[in-house]
Amino acid sequence: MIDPKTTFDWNHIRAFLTTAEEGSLSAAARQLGQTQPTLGRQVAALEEDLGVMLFERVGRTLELTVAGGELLEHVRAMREAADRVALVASGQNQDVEGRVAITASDVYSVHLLPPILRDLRAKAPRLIIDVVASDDVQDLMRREADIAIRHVRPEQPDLIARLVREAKGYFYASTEYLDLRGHPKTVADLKNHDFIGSGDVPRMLEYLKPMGFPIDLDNFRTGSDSGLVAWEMCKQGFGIAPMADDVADTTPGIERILPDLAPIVFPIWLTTHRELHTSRRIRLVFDTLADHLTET
Amino acid sequence: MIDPKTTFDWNHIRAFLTTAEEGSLSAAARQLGQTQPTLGRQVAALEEDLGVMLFERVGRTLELTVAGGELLEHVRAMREAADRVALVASGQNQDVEGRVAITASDVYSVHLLPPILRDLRAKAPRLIIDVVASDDVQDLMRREADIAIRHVRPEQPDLIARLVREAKGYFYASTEYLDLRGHPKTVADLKNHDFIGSGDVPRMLEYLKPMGFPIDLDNFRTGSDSGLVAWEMCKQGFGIAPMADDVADTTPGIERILPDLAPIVFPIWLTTHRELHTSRRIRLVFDTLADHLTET
DNA sequence: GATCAATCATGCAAATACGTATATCAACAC
DNA sequence: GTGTTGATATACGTATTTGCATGATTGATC
Repeated sequence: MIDPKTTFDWNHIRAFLTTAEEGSLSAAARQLGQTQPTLGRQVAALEEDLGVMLFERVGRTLELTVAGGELLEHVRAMREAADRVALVASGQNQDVEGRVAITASDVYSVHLLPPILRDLRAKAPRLIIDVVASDDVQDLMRREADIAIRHVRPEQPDLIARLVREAKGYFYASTEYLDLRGHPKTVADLKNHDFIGSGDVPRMLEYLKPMGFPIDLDNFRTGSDSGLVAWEMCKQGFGIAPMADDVADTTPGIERILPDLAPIVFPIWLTTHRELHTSRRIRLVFDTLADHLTET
Repeated sequence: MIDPKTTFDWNHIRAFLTTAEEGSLSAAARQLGQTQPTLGRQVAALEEDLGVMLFERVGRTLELTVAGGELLEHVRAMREAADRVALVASGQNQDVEGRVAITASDVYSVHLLPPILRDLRAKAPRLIIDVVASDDVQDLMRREADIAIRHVRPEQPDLIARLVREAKGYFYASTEYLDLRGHPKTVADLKNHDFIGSGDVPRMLEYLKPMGFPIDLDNFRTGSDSGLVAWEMCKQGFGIAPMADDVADTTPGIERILPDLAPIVFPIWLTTHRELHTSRRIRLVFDTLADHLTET
């Protein structure tokens, strides 16, 4: 075999993939931290190498050709393999420096993480911690975070999870609000109160209904997808909101209502990739998080 | 997320892979058509990016670390995806120029292909044809050839195969040899003749035994893994060899022995990848081969 | 041992790829 | 129509990567 086996630049494949997925060279350039001319040249070079038109230049936009579409599936497989390489490489990395991304709900990010991060900074000064304030269970699988603090047990077999604690939630309102609208004495009193929603309100109602709460969607007159914003609204007297007790306890001007009511109990799971758990710096952060969250 | 998501150069992955598989930077450089310093720098850069030692520099040789070994499996998956990309890209390529690799046994490469190649050159002057003289059924799967001429039906579902012809084989010897050792009149006469082996001789004996051939391994006093070399030995009077009739017919100084014996019939299969069959240049070569081989 | 062959590492010049700046174009709003 | 926005393509200086030449080191062989 004489031939210089018709091959291509693997980086150009990545350029093609992100361009196809982002829809434009410019967007792909932003995504990859490169520039539009670079991406343009790389895609053009790939087309040259493969002898296949990948995009149709129509107007100001690029359209994937059918040939490009056929390739896309296999190119994605290549990226998935590359992601796995990055994953197990991170796991093999024994340095206690570099970046670790932790994801937690925004409320926990603000109320629970800071002292832990301070401890971590003392233990490993060269570690850089990213806090991803989000509640998406997929974050770990997409590798947008290395360690997740979640309230559901993750079911993927690739993940390892540790139940660090059972947390308790109660209903709270600001003193200002309660003075104005009255302190509820019984569950039935809640009927005419305002509630503040965040997250999946219908699911929460499903949970509360069997407990005799006389409230429905109409009681949720204010809300936010952000738990932090919802809590702030509660502080400012917009209504009653559920909250973890350890967060509420450190919030001034807030009172627990119906103190005799059984708490809403929910688990705190600490989760990471199985592969990553072999990494020393991931393990350090994981164990530190576990220690602090358990003892609280 | 602030971070420039810790990533790495995909080409460096390929450098690492070939280095690991070839066993040295120099060998990998030869394989990839690059130089040893380049490969060395690329692997070093990858180690830096991943934060993982991949090779142990021990003496004049590199040894894969355990971390490197862990990565290897995923890196291989990446290359397999890349190979698939190359495969379907070739299939999408509609140019009637570029390279097409044909594999056939060395005997067929010499005796059957030349006129076909002449025809192809006339039909598509810009086509470059590589002839891979080999009988390895795996060649197509390893992508060392695009089209294969084989005598067994390929069973992989990824391949498409066309039975172009049933060929006939007989036993031949040079006139010189027959004059010296005598012309056999019956199968029994073969007992004291010399045979020339090539390929899988035991398997051929298995096939001939039920037909009453009184020969065994001891009759094969000369042989070669190359059918072409074996045939040349036959021409030079070393003994009796089986051969396809169309090849033998064009070889001067060669006679068929026991002309009344039933021929050994074997199929000629033309095979290519399913993906490649959509390519115009592959199709052209495939169809031209089929035409010539059928009509012979 | 001394030689030889084959490896990896390093310094420097050349080739290549990249980013900045800019031109061009298409779609949309007013 | 005109202006604006967001896209791709091109020109050119710069930065990076590559290859060549060379040196250093190792392991095998005689």
